[in-house]
Amino acid sequence: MTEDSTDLFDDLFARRVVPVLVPMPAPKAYSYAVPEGMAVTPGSIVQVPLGPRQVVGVVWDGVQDDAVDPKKLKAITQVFDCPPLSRDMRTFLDWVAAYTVSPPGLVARMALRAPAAFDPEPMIEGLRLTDTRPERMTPARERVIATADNGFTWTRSGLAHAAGTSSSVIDGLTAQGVFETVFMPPPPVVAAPDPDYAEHRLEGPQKQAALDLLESVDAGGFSVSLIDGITGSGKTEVYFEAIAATLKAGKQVLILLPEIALTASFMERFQDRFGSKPAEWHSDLAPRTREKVWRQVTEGGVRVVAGARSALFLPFENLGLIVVDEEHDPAYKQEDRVFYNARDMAVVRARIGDFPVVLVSATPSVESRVNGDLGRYKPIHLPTRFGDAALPDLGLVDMRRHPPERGGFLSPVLLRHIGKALERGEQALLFLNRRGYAPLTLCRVCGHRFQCPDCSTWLVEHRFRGQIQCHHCGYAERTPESCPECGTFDHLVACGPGVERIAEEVDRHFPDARTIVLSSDLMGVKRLRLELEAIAKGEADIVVGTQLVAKGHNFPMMTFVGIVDADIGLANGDPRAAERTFQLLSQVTGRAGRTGLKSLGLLQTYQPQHPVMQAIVSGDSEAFYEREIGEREKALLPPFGRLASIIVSADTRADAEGHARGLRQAAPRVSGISILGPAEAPLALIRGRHRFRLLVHGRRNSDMQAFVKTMLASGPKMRGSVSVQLDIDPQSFL
DNA sequence: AGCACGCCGACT
DNA sequence: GTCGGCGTGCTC
Repeated sequence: MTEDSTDLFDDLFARRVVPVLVPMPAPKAYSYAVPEGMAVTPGSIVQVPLGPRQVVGVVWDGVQDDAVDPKKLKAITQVFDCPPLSRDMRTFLDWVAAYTVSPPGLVARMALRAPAAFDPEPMIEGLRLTDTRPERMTPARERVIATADNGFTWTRSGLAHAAGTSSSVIDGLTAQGVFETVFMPPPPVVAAPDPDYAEHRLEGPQKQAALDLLESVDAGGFSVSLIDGITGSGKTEVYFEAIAATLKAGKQVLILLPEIALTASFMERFQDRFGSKPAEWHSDLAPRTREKVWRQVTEGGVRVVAGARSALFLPFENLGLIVVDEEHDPAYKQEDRVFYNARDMAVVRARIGDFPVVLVSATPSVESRVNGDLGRYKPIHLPTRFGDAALPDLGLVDMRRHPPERGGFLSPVLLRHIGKALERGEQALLFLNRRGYAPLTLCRVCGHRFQCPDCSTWLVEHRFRGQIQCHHCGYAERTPESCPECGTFDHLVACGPGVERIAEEVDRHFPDARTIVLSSDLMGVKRLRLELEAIAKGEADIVVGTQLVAKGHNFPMMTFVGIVDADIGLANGDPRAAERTFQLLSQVTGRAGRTGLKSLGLLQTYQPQHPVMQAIVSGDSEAFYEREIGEREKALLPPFGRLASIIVSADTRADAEGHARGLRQAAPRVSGISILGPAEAPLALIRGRHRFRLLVHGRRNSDMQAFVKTMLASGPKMRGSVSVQLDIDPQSFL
C-alpha cells in the first residue's frame, strides 16, 4: 500500500458517511462519504459516483447498519442547489417501496424524473431603461424608449415585439448605454390561479355535494371523499370548489387524470373557473417544460398541477389536496418497474401529509365502493344530470333475435338508428374495443391460423397498414397473399370484427357519410387530440372507435351510440372482467346526450340477461355493485381479498402451472393463484418476455409481502425480475 | 436499471 | 482476421 492510498483511507474515515438512495434496484441505500465542507441533510438531492458513471441520488434517513468495505466507499460529488425532499415525501417513498415490494432507489427515482432540474433555473437577461439617451434619435428608437419607459424590465425580444421594431434597434441602444442589463428570475410556467376568478353558481344536489365536500376540506387533515356522480352531473364543478378552498388556504393542489383525459378541453374548463391553466405533467412534456414545472413545483411557485399518475411523485413544496378524477381507470396502474396504483398511493400520500384526497368517478372501482360502504371513504352522491342534459335512452339488441346480414357485424336495428341520426344531421358513434381489421386470419384451404412466433396469440390483421400484428409483443409482418402452410393464393379469410372492418361495413351502408376510425394505433396522442376536437366541431358523421373514445371527451352532436360487441371482455378470466366491462360501457354510453338533444345508446349482445347488461340499461348500478362485491368476496375469500399480480416468466401454460404449484407450497397463507395468459396480461409485461402472469389472492398485505419475499428467496427459479402489484385492501391502512 | 466484460457467429 | 449478438456480474 502506498503512502498516498493510506492518506486517502485516513481521509475517508474522517468523513461523515450517509445513506444515499441510488437509482438502481438495490435492496437498500448505499453509503457515501460526505466531503469536508459539504453540507447534506436527509432529502438532499446529490450526485454520486456509481460504478463507471455519475448518477442522481437522495440522501436518506438513518445510519447504515453494516459498515461497507472502506475500500469501496466513495464520496458525494455534489449537492444540488434544490430543496431537499421533505420528511413526508421520504416517508411516502419508503411506504410505497415497502408496500409494492420494490427497491427504494427505484421508487425515489420516480420523484426525480426531470433530468436537469436540480440546479436552479438560470436567471434570464433583462433590459432596463437608464437615464442615458442616444445621440441620434430615430422614430424606431423613440418607440422603443417610449415603450420601455415604465420602470419595467424587458426581455430583448419582448421589447422589440412590443415596440414593433427589430432587436437590432435595441442592441444599438444598449451599446450606447440607453439600456442596462439586469438579471431577472425566470418567468413562471403558468400564471397563478385565482380561486375567486369565476365562481360557479351551484344548485340543488350539486350545491349540497359541494358543501359536503368542503366540510371535509375546510376541516383540514386527512380525509377521503368519494364523489360518485353520473356523467354530466357536474362532478368537476364540485371538486373545483375544493380546489378553490385549498388555494385560498395557501396550499398546492394536484389533480390526477388518466393520461388520455389530459385534454385541452379540461385545461380550458379549469381556466374558465380559475383564470389560468394548471401546470401539466405527463409523459410527452417537452424536456425544458418538464424541468421548469418540476422546479417550480418543488419551490411552490406552481399552485396547481394536472397530471397523469407519475405526477403523484412530484415533490410538492406544500401540497394540500389531491383530486383523483376517473378514479376507477385502469390507467392509474403502473405495471412496469415499480408496480403501483396511483389512486391508492394518492390516499397514502394524503394520509402521510395529513390533507384531504378526493376520488371522483361515475363508476367507482369496487374497492372504493367498499371503502365507502365501510365508512372509510366519505361518499358524496350526485344522482342527476344538471341543466338541460338528459340521460340517453339505453337499450339492448339481442343478437340472437336481430342477427346481422351475412358477412356483417351490425344488426339491422343499429344500422336503422345510425341512418336516423344522419338524417337529423347529428353524429353516430360506434364502439368496438378491438383494434385492427380482424382478430384472426385463417386459410380456408388448410385451416392454417396466423400466430405470433413469439407469443401464443393470433395475429391481428391491420388492413389500413397492410400488416398482420401481434398485439402483445408488437411483432408485425406484411399480410401475405398466400398461405404460408399450403401456398394457396386468395384463400385467407378474416374472422371476426375490428374497428377497421366495422368502418368498412358502415361505408358500405352509408357511402355518403364521413366516417372516421379512432384507434390508438393509428395516431399519436397529439394527433388524437386534434381529431377529437375536429369531431366535436362536427367534422365527421360516423365515428368508429376503440376504448379511447370513451375517455374524457364530449361530443355535443353525438346522439346515437352503438356498442358493436358489448360482450367483449366478459369472459377473459380476470376477476375484474364484469366490473371493467360495466365501467367501460357506462363511459361509452355516457358520451351521448349532453346537449338537451334526445339521444340513444344501443348495446349489441348475445347475453341480454347478463348482470352487466341489465345494470347498464336499467341504470341500477347499486344492484350491480352489490352483486359484484358479493362475487368478488366469493372469488377472493372474505373479508375482501387482496389481489397481487406477480409476473412470472414462463413460456408455456404448463410451465406457469408448475410455478403456481411451487408458489402454493412456498406460501400456504396465500388463498389462491390464478394464471392469466398473454391475452390478459398487459403489453409491457409481454415486451419484457414475461408471458404469463399469476394473479395471487391473499387476505392481508403482510401475508402477501411475506409470500413475495419467500418466493424471491426460495421459490421456483424465475427468469428476469419478479414484479408485484398489490391492489388495495379496503381494510388496509385506514 | 445501466454498463462493462466476455465469449461465439457473419462480415468489411 | 474484426463487429456485434446478449448472458453474467457488479455497482457504496
